[in-house]
Amino acid sequence: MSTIYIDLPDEFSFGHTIRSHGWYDLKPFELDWEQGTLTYTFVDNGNAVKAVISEELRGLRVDWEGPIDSGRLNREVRHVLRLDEGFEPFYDAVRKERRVEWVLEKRAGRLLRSPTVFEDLVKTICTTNCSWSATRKMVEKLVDEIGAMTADGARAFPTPEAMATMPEDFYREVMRAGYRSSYFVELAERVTNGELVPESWLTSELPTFELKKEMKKVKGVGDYAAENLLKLVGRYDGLALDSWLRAEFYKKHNDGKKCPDKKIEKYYHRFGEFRGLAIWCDMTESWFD
DNA sequence: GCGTCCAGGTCTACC
DNA sequence: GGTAGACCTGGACGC
Repeated sequence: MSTIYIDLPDEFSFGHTIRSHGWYDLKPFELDWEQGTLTYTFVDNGNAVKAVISEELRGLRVDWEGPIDSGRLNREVRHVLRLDEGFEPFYDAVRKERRVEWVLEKRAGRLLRSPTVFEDLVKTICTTNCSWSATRKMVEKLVDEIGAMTADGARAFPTPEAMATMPEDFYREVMRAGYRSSYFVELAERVTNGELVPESWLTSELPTFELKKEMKKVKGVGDYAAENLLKLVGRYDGLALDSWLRAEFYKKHNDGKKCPDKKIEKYYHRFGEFRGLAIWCDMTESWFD
């Protein structure tokens, strides 16, 4: 067993970050609600390594068994929990608008993400046009069938190369991805041959609307999926409205009645470049009661 | 048990 | 640029 400790920024809440959205519920993430720990199976040079992340007084503790460079593990944990992203500008906007102020007290706002944009991209496509239980099953099958395995049987998320070796039938018959199956075949091929580099979205200098257009060139990625991905790469100006978010807004701010998306957009408009994060925090406040 | 609806939408064809 | 219809799955619901 190996262990590293990672210093934490002042305005960080481990509990709120790991439960910030549904990713903790999708393999290879695993949340232990009682222990308050997050488990994830990383992959390095084809080796799967399961790590347990917990919070202690001296910082974030990461325990793992298996061959992975500790520097790499450190970087990936920092990325997953967004430890190097500054949230003061968001908190300033919250103070100014006097809405969603609970995030200040809780130090919330960080959205959990995967070590790679590729993984977030595949998972986001799995969230479209289906129930959450279907999303869970699709991701679970994908990971369990073709993800690299640790000595004790835990699975990592498959690499683009692993996904590119699988025929469309696998995605349709085993993963049960339905019409998304051909999208995954095409996506894995484009990434492995270098035509598409999702990781470059993290550091892209394109304006957000241009980057969104790039994301939408991926089959299966529409407005909702692109705006969700934009949030995960650190751009929060899209609301990523889906049926759940709309329903929550109607309940909380519109007496349970439906309203046009424009009304929702107007409500969060004053948060500027952080409006997507503002609506997400506003709608998930009750998760942390 | 069966049919219908719909869920954390998107694509394509057509206008 | 906007819209209609098709697309897969699986759980909830009514009968």
